[in-house]
Amino acid sequence: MTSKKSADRLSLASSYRTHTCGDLRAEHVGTTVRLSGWVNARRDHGGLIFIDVRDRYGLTQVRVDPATAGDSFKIADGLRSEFVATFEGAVVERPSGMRNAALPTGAIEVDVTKCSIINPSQTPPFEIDHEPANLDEDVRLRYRYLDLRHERLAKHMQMRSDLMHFARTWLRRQQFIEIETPVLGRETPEGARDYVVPARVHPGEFYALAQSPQQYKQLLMVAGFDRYFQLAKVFRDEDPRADRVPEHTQIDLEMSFVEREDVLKLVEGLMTALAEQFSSAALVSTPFARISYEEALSRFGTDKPDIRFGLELADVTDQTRASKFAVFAKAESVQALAAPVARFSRKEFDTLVEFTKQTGAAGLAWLTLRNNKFESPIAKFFSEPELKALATATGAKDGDAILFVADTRARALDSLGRLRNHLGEQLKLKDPSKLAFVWVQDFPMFEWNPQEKRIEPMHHMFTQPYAEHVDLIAAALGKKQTPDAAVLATKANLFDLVLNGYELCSGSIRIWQPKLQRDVMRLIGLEDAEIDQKFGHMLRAFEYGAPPHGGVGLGLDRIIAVLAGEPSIREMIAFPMNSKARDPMTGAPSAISAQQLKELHIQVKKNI
RNA sequence: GGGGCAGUAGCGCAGUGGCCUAACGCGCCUCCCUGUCACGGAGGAGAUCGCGGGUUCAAAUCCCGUCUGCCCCGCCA
Repeated sequence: MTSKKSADRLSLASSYRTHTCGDLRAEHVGTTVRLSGWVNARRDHGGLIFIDVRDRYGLTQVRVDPATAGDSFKIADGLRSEFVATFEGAVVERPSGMRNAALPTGAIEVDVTKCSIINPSQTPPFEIDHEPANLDEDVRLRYRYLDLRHERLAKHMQMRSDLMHFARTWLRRQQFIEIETPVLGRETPEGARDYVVPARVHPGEFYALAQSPQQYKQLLMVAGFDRYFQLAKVFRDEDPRADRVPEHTQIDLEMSFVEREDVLKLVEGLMTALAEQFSSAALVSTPFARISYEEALSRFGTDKPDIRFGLELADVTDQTRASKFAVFAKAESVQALAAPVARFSRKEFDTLVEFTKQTGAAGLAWLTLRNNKFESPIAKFFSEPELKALATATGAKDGDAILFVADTRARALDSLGRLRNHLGEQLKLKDPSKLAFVWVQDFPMFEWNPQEKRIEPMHHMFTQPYAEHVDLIAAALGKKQTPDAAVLATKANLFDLVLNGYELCSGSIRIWQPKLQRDVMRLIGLEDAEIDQKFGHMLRAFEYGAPPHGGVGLGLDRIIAVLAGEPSIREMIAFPMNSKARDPMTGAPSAISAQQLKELHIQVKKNI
């Protein structure tokens, strides 16, 4: 340490290396250096060997010439892919014409005088120097420590680290305090299935892994930490998907003395900063677009719309009500969208029909418009003015096809919304150079669960209903659980942030009034005894001066994936589980010993 | 819980009743090569065709079962 300044950032030099594999430039020519790293590639020319040495920082070509390397030439001859080795020698300028512009270190090479093998390597199960296409994910996960050597994944890990650091710094600058909350908590009666952990010291009792820091962060508001955040691991025991894993990370935050606008502004600030810092794609609009839940459903058929492209839905129930086509005339709702696919073959339309059926709808009808002529298996059911009216309603232009789904309104919208997404993909309408943020708000407070025949909170039961709807809740108390239109009309002060069709963030203004909180719990069917037992701590806390508060949880893995343009969040996680919630590398989950089971007071029964 | 698809050499894949003694690319091994950087050239090794059973003169191929994985629906406040 030669100066105070250098103490801030210690050198990476050690007895193994004077420089990293990304350090050396033309200015180092003439110095003697030592590099250690992995053999990325070895090109043997018989009398001359080139080796690319790799570490996290880059790639440097070393040159092993028997004239300068002496006895070390033999050692270099025995090097193979992924051996860990040390090379010593002089940095020399490469002959003109032999420079590699693609490599930051490409102007120089190291003329090796001495090399040694630190640790040999088995032949890796897949190539490391370039990433093979279509590698089976299970193979990758089994050798994740090798997969992570691939440049793409290594970059993702760096980006993740940078983004987490950036978010922390940004939030701390806005006066947020980072507080950790327990991972081991109590089971939650609402929401996702809990991951359960037996409590050894309390026979027959269990912890649940946190699904969210929700309750703790609200209690932190009561405690007076008016701006809290945490990069929190959360756990949900539901079947995984490409964009869903059993454990993920949230940027969790909560604010006191705020209204919705304050929270939106804060999140917009953070997301804009992250997008500018970590993506080259352009924001479609600042401030972010905002639409209501109802508008999102009716225009896009989903509450997480990708607004980078059109193909908006139109309700044509009125236009088809009187038609001779019984399927349309009888349906509760007919939804349609116009897409530039009139040129599609019968087979291509059949594929769309098949796709639609898989979404749960009865079917898909289509109508092409070419040279001012309508063509379709169903065209005969409509008069010319009726056809024109359909074109007007859907905004269909020449060269478009109008696609119809007739069903219940909810199913027709959902089905056509998925088809819209599918077409957006197929027609390459999803511009990867755009970041289209949109806030979806005015969600219903409750929804009807037809399976369990009960009212459930749409988001969670701590969400504040709009003030003008509070009376609806009080009025519904004590009544039998029915799909009561009035209660279901209650709107919640809830907002989701959607980016390019992915829900990145969900938040709300919370209930801080103990009576209202208890009423909401009662309304969704919880008995007072259960409320006191499971949520007594929240209600009690609210009685000690709870400030008005609200916040959000942002899906960190998803944010990074979208900004990096990766479709699967597993690409952004160092050691993810596979799609069956297993880790093929460690074998988790696994059976435990009889001794462990005994300590935990647990008996495992097979084939229950 | 349900549906679809897949499993053939270390990796990616072809082969859908007999010309299969299982092809091809990458990787691997041996030899040659002093300016390569996806080095090149010559030669070579490597596969109980996921597993079990059945049909057949004959099975990678057909049937039944089973295991594993991927995608989707349900589920995911």
